[in-house]
Amino acid sequence: MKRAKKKIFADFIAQRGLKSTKQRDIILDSFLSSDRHLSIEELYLKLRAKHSNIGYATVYRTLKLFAEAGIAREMEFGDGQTRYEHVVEGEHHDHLVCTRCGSIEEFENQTIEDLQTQVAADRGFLIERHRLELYGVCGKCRS
Amino acid sequence: MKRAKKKIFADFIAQRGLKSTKQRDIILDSFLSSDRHLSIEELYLKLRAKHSNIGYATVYRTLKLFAEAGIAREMEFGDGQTRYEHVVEGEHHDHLVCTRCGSIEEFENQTIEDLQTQVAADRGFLIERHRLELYGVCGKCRS
DNA sequence: GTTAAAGTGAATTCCACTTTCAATTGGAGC
DNA sequence: GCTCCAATTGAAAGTGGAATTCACTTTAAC
Ligand SMILES: [Mn+2]
Ligand SMILES: [Mn+2]
Ligand SMILES: [Zn+2]
Ligand SMILES: [Zn+2]
Repeated sequence: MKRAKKKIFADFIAQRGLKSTKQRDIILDSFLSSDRHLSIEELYLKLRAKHSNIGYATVYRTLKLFAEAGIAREMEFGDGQTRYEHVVEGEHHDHLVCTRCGSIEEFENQTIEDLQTQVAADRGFLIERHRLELYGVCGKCRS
Repeated sequence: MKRAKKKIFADFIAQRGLKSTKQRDIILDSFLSSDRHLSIEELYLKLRAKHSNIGYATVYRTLKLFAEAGIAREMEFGDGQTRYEHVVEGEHHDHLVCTRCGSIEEFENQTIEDLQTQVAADRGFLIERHRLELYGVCGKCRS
């Protein structure tokens, strides 16, 4: 899986005439072995621990590249920080965000997805993407 | 309805020991007779046309007050601008956002709402609020 | 090895608010 | 009215995350 993502990014780099650099390798490796829903700043700080020579701008630009390559997706959960999550080929999910501890859970519900399409279709609206986030208190924080 | 909102705000102002000012009156009037989902900048520019003496900071602060008073709600649809929509007592709706013309339609679907509660409950998660936005092409832009 | 193009990162700029502060104003109490 | 003072205003400065600049470095194709 990490291998597959690396292959996708390598192909993307090649196909776009971009270059393979050690910074990109390091950032990709770190991203792939990190928690989901990481902010630029978080990944940057995580990298700084081992590689003091990687700049914020490079992390920023590289994450954008990951998104363009289709291995990452930009997200924003209302805290003013852009987050990047891992993309799993052909998989979609929405989020449950805990307003107490900040944890983010994922869920899938095909019935909801279908109803969205239905609602849109009734108005002649064609959905390209959507965003469904449930904010509240997670099980852990409730007990 | 405009009258009712004005009453709510007047009461809010009184109850909080704030003052009634002509700027607030003008801004409220303009907000109530404006399109839904207006950004601070948009309302500010609209006001400038007739009242060159109203500052951006005042519009900004007054909209925050409207939100606190419960007659407006803050929204953000991914364009980096905070928008304020009119609140209708006891009513909830979600949004269809056109990525071509920027228009914003509203919809309600109780089945989706119920399913959200269901999904959350299954994980011991208690929903406080949610956000459902469908992005795509509106009927007008498709034809 | 040469070289042109791409990449890097510290520093700077952008931008959408958000706060500060000196001057002004609303309105309660006389 | 008139006074007094807390609330309000708005120009300007500040904030923070994102985006860009620019003077080098690296890469990778000859
Ligand atoms: Mn996710
Ligand atoms: Mn709305
Ligand atoms: Zn929690
Ligand atoms: Zn449209």
